[in-house]
Amino acid sequence: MSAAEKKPDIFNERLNTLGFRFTPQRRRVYEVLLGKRDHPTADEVFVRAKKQMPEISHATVYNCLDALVECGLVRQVQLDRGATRFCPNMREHCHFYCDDCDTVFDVGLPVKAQDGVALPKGFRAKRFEIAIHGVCADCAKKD
Amino acid sequence: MSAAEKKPDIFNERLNTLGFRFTPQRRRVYEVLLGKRDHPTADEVFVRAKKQMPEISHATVYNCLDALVECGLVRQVQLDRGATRFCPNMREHCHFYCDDCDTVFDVGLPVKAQDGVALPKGFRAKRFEIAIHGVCADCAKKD
DNA sequence: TCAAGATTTAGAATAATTCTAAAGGGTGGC
DNA sequence: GCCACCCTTTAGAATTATTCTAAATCTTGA
Repeated sequence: MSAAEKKPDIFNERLNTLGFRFTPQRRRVYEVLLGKRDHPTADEVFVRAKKQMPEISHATVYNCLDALVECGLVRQVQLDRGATRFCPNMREHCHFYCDDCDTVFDVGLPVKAQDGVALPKGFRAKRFEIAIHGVCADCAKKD
Repeated sequence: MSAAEKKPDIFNERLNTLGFRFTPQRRRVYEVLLGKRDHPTADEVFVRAKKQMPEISHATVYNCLDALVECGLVRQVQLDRGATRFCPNMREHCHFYCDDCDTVFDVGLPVKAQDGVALPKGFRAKRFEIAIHGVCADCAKKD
């Protein structure tokens, strides 16, 4: 085990509290997401993870992503008909998707998301996902 | 042409203004969505459309759904890793997804969605999609 | 040290969506 | 009304995304 893997950190703690095991694959997948915050798809994570861990398999990447989502280290982002994307920014924010260049931007949320919504009686909300579709500044200039 | 198809209505108008042609397939797909507002997937729409139009093909349903989305008669809803769902309710609202029973509910939005969000300079928003994940009243009772 | 259970692996299987090429159909110009 | 053009539909193949399977490996606690 490397020094980084030995000392308990948020990564390790979160996995443990929910009964998940620490594994090098899960750490690698998490590092990939932290390394380039461009909201990659599972397949893009797979390609990046493979560079430093050539034996890692496709199914493992899905498994790891699911585990990270379940223990609250990563968010799943559903933006269009294409593949699901993943995001390690757990602060409250929403996603801006540029329909022109397919880029995803994190956008802050000054107001608490749930304030605008009146749920029917008895409904319990666990999480809010806000997606904004439009054109980013660069693409708007080009038009 | 049936009487219903002859007289111009919102369906016909919307298609025409964007250069789409009126077709019986497109009408049928729209009727399916209006008929049972349970946020079906493309495949579910296909199955329902087939009942009254057995020759309709899978690709046509995708084509029709895309056309209806483009001319603003239908919304696409992305909720989880599964298939895209479709919704003919164009009033401002958001979607509540029950993680237990996989049902989708339309929820009103008293506050304008964009009020809570500060977009970076130059960004132009076209539409907001708000998804709430949680447990519906019925499932909450069962727990 | 061992057993139990979690995790990884490769590859097959399934699901969702898009593509392709040929046929059909409507519309405007003549 | 006829023709050419272009949009649309069709069946089925192809592609993409995700899940499943069974065997091997690893971790942990008794």
